[in-house]
Amino acid sequence: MSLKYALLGFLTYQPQSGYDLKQLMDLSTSNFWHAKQSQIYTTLKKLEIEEQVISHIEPQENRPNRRVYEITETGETVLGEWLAQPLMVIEPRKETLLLKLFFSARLKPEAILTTLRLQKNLHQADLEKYQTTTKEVIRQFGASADMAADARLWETTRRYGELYEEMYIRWLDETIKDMEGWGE
Amino acid sequence: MSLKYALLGFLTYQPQSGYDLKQLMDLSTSNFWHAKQSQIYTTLKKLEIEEQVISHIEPQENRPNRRVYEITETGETVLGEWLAQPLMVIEPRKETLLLKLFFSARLKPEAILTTLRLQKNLHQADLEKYQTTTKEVIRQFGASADMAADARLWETTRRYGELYEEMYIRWLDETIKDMEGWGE
DNA sequence: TTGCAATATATAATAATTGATATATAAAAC
DNA sequence: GTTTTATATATCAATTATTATATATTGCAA
Repeated sequence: MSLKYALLGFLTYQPQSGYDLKQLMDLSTSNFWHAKQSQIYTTLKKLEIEEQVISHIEPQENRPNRRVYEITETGETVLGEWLAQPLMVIEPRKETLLLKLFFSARLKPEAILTTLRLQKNLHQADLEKYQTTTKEVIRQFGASADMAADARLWETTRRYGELYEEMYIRWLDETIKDMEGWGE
Repeated sequence: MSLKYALLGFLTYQPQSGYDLKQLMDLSTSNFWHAKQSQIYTTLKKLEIEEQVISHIEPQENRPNRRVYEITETGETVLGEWLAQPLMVIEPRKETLLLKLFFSARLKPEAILTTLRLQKNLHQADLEKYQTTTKEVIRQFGASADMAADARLWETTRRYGELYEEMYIRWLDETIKDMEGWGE
């Protein structure tokens, strides 16, 4: 849906292959946008048909050749229009954990608590990643002058990840505490 | 993906049509799980082929006939297995707003601020809904003894919505305040 | 010296989801 | 009184996304 804009966005920095784009997404936007390798490849193909990117083959030895994409002027326009258009809706979320919880009345509280405690560990690890690794990566990018404006925006998205994980852990703590009293 | 379990879950309460299920989802799980009418109908058909639900036609006057689905024993088993299985991963999120923000370095801060302020209004309305309407609906369901256990779990998912919106508004406030200083 | 994980590229098949469309009535708004 | 909105049902085409598979090399460990 918005993956095409993400790809166009990344290609404004420099021409890249599908493989490169996958690595870059995992490193930078995975907090709020992700895609599988296969989806990236098929979306790039579609973008080329729409003339928003063009590709050329870069021969490699001992590896499959790289198909490197770069953004066209049409692509820049399309991306610019998307960016300029204000977002007027809230994205609906999907949270499998909450769905499971919603229908878990038949389960023993202990079974639910096991999942919640496990989830807390996962979210704590994620929180730490945003506070250390991610923060440092953005700091380094922002050090070069031509990336400073971007890095400032990237930091706001990192901060979102941090606040989100803090919120999630708080909710888990509340729910665990609450549920521990349900046996009585 | 998990929609089939949501449908099975709702059908444990009582037999229902695709239309009923859509209404019920919008009212209860839309905070963390949603689906379009068309997806609900096609998923129900698939569930019937897999013999996890069975349907019969209820004739109506002046309206298309209702196709009412009920859960089978197979369906109950499948649902039970899914519920019992602890969730070991964190769901990747997708947030178009953050994606746009990430690539917005070329935009004027004022353009970004317009979107952020607009989003704040939307999230505030959502927050209020969780604190009033949703809370009241769950309270009423929980009043009947046989729904008390369910209502307790539903309340935890409502609370998630509340904390989520509070977090989102906080992040928006922080980001807006930060960005208002960028012009200088 | 075999076996497995990681690097690097990509396609095909399948599943999930959305968007557009269709029918028909009742009620409310203009 | 005519248009629009809401109720009530559902199908089909199109898009988006995931899973499985394919090729080929490098490097490390058993």
